[in-house]
Amino acid sequence: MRFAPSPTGTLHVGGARTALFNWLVARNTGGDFVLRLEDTDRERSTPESEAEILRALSWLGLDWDEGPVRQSERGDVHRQAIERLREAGAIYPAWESEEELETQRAAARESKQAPVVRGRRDWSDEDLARFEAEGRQPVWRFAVDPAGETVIDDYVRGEVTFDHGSIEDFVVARSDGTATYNLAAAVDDLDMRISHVIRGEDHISNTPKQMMVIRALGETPPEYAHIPLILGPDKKRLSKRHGADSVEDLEETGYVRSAVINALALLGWSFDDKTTVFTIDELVEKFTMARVSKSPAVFDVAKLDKLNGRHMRLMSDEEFLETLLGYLERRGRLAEYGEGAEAVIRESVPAVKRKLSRLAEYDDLAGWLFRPLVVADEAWEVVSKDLKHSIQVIGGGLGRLEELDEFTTESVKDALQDQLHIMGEAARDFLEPQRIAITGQLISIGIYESLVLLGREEAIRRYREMLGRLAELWTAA
RNA sequence: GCCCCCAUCGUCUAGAGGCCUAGGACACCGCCCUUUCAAGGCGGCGGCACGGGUUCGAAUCCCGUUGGGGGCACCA
Repeated sequence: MRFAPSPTGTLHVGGARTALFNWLVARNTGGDFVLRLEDTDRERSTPESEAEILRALSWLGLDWDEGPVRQSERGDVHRQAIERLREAGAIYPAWESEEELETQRAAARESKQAPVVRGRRDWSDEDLARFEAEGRQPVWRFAVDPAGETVIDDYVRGEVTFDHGSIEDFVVARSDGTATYNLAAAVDDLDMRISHVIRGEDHISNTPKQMMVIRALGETPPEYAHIPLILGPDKKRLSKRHGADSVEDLEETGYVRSAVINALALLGWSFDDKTTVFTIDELVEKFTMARVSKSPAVFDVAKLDKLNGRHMRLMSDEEFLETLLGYLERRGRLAEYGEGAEAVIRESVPAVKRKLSRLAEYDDLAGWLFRPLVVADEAWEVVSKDLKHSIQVIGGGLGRLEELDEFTTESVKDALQDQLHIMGEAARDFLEPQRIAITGQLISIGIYESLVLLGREEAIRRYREMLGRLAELWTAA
């Protein structure tokens, strides 16, 4: 099994899914998962991209048994293969200029034929001498037999037949002698003894070319599986424009690795007609290529959100805390929250775990704990709409909290509930202002938990602060 | 233009001739629970692209149409 991305960008959802399928099959069958960077395009490949891909795979926990192997460092192997192909007469030098190739393709298009290029092989000695004098270097093309055909016995698609008439004499070696992708990929798969190639469907038309190369070398091609592509909401192939589609973005947004893997696995694969939540171990155990679908899938972030919540709730408090702290640390939140935040965060875990769907939301739900009271505009609007009522209700709450000896979730709850009944208030009308008084927000973790987390002293201080502001407005009016 | 692939609710999918008046999940809409928002529970809306065959019987097989995707470089 191998995953062979080209380091020309971020690892996006599609690539990650390909890596995952390879990894799952390897782990499930005891095969080796090989990581190979296809960086023969020196223009577009960057070390940053390479590092990003490695980081993303590590974060996902898709560990490799071999590699990372850089294709660019395997020039010797490729050169040797080209030499062997030349000896076997499978490739030939092509001297056509770019304009000549363009003319050939345009002519084919014109006559409704496949736009294939076949180089001339009958140059005269004078021509060759002239090319040499001009310093022209040929590319080497694979001599495709136009009468033949190549059949891929694909794991997910069944038999796919390619007529050689529509496959051009593809370039195998550039004029500077370096290998092109189709040569390098084929030779590397062979040389690294790759048994199964699982890759995106976008590669399927390269496959016959690579099979031809391998066969011309006298060897047998590996097994192939071409998995359907992942599309964006516009049904177009996923690309940068689609927003949070790189694994790194997902991590930043606060998705958890097991949820991302679960969501990825469900794109083009299913176990049965019911199960949608899988742990990574379950996936390793249950995943089979036989159940991979053939049609492309649109990536739906909403589903990831839901799955993410479920996976977080599946974690033990300890595990969740660790994940949360790691996340807040990386995002720089921990430092922002200041001294002692860790202990408060630890205590907030039970209250927060059941409300969170993305780790980034932690700050919305509980971030106010670590900042002075800032009343959001929407919250102020709610509380100032009926000033008299707000003052009564917040004052009522304050009175009860002040006389509490014990400040626990239960005691706070009992006291406020009791007060609520005494005042004959609807729960919502009574509790909403309490929340605003201490958090300044409309949304937060549970009110009772919030009060306890804040601590009696600070909670009461905030109640008074809020009452003060309201009273000021009251007298002004 | 040429080659390849795909086609079940808005989305991801189950379905390998009768088990399908098509099942699940997400989204959406109600209701319940409830301290707001969530989470959870219950219910609803919603689909076999179309046309021909084959068959006693087709979402399932065949052909065509339409639609969608991918590929067609001295990129990978």
